[in-house]
Amino acid sequence: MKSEPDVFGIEHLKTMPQKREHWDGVRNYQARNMMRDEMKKGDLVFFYHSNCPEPGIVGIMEVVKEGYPDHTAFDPNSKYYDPKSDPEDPRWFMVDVKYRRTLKRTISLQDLKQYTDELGDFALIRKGNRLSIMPVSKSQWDFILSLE
DNA sequence: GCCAACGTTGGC
DNA sequence: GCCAACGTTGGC
Repeated sequence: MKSEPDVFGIEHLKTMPQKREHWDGVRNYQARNMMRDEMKKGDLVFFYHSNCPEPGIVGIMEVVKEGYPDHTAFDPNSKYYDPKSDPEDPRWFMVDVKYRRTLKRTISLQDLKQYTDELGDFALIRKGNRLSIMPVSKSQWDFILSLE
């Protein structure tokens, strides 16, 4: 899962009560579908810092609550307000995540791009990718952690 | 700050 | 349903 460290980085998550937070504000259908349908309690997730001096994977978190409606879509005062999301039929979903640990070093996008063979068809290193939540296979997960 | 890539919107 | 215009993302 990507986030901009200036807005909400792993240090923010770490200092939240119980070190957990809801992942609100995702307004992309592919990412929404993953949170609504696929991410399960106990799943581990890489925390990726985007739009910053060193974009890359900085830590690990865990899904602690499965997909449920993103209430910020109903709030006209929220910057994530979406009048087209009806509380009776919510358009946007989120999960809750909990901080697990920070990696010993940032595994940068630049690093990851060197391992196209090992990572195969990994969404993160595909050109032009903008998806903010993307699947990681077991083998990709293990390989990435081996770089730590 | 630039700009390529991509998603969404809306006129037709 | 097509597609041009526009907005956003995110690396650099």
